[in-house]
Amino acid sequence: MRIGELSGRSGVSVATIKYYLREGLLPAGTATAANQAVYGDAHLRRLRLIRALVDVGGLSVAGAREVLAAVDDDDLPLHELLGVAHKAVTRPAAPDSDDAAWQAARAEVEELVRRRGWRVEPGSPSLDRATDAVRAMRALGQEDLLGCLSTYADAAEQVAARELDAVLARADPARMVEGVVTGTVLGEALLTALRLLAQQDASARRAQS
Amino acid sequence: MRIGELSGRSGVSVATIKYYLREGLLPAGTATAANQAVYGDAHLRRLRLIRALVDVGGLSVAGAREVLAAVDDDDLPLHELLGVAHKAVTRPAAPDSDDAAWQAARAEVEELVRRRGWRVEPGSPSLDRATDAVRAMRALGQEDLLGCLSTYADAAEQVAARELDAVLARADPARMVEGVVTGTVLGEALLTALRLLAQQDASARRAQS
DNA sequence: TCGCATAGATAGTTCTACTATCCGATACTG
DNA sequence: CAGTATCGGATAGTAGAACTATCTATGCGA
Repeated sequence: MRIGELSGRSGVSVATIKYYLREGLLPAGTATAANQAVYGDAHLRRLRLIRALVDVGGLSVAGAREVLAAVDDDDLPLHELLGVAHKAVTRPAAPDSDDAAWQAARAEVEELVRRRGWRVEPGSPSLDRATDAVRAMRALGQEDLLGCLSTYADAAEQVAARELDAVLARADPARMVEGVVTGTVLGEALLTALRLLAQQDASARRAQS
Repeated sequence: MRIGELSGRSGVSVATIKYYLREGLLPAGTATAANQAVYGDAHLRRLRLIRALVDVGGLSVAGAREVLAAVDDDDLPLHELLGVAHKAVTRPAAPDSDDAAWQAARAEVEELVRRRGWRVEPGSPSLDRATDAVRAMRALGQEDLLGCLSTYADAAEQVAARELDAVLARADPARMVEGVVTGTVLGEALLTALRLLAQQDASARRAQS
């Protein structure tokens, strides 16, 4: 198929496909002439994956590129692929991530991790983002919300265990790789949407009674 | 205090404070002369809240403005404030949210909501975003990840119930309002960070054994 | 053969979140 | 009380992200 058909079948404009090609998110088609190339099903699937990561998962184009590069790297262990996916879904650091209040919040997060026995890389960006959130709650005088911390941790543990099981249940290693990425990115979108729905329900119940 | 001190104490540049004033995120100080105004503690707290929403919660400035307007509206019921906060943390719709596959995914989400007995507004954007995620998983051939759906729903339910309880436990209505907003926005940041940490742990355990 | 599609390059657009500059007025400093 | 710094308010400019449009040679299909 040529670029026009790829565009039609994926719903992505030709100009945008060219942009993704330039940016290295989509591999080039196989050239048949100086200004002709054909694309296959793999390109169509890749394009759908890109749109899912960007539109549903909220990844930046740069983040999606890194994830896709990791997916394409056959030598990369699953565990490291997970790290790449995590980095891509994680928002950049808050600007003031270094003062005393932040260090205190960081100690609190590390204590939680230690108590749970979670094996976590000390430099993980997720540790930093959790710290940002704890610090912000304290800075805003909302420390009582930290009473939810263990509920969050329980939920995170259950969800993560279930997700890992689902992905590792797959026979084909290539499908495991896809599963790690889609599970991380789309799973986050799904879980946060469901949390809001459940909040809506809880709020409706409390208001009524 | 004048704008320079407000800037120094909040860590936000004078230019940015002026920008927030223009954008209506921060109320004007009380003028003492044609070109002088003083700001109080409320301004400092508001500024910290803005930075938490934007930097930690990832809200856009426009989203933060809407949330803050809702916070300032004393007549707005808590339940509706929650809706405003939800809208602000929810990313815009995926561009192709309307085809047959999307309708099928939507039915699936509605079935889940029905089975759980969740009381949800039919037009809630969270329903749409959950649908986007389910649709994307199916479109990518990752339907087995939907096996995690009930785990997600369980987790969402537990977390939401705990959050609502924490907020409603407050005596002061004004603090409830703050709690709804910070709980929704910062809670999301915290939960997603913890999920990634738990995934890291689960992955480390599986790899080792 | 003629008109439309294509590859590749380059330039332009839109939006967001700031950042910088300017002006006239006011406040501190010695 | 002169001089300098800071202020509020207005306006304009900037940087980055994610496209989008245009251009120039080709090629391809009827």
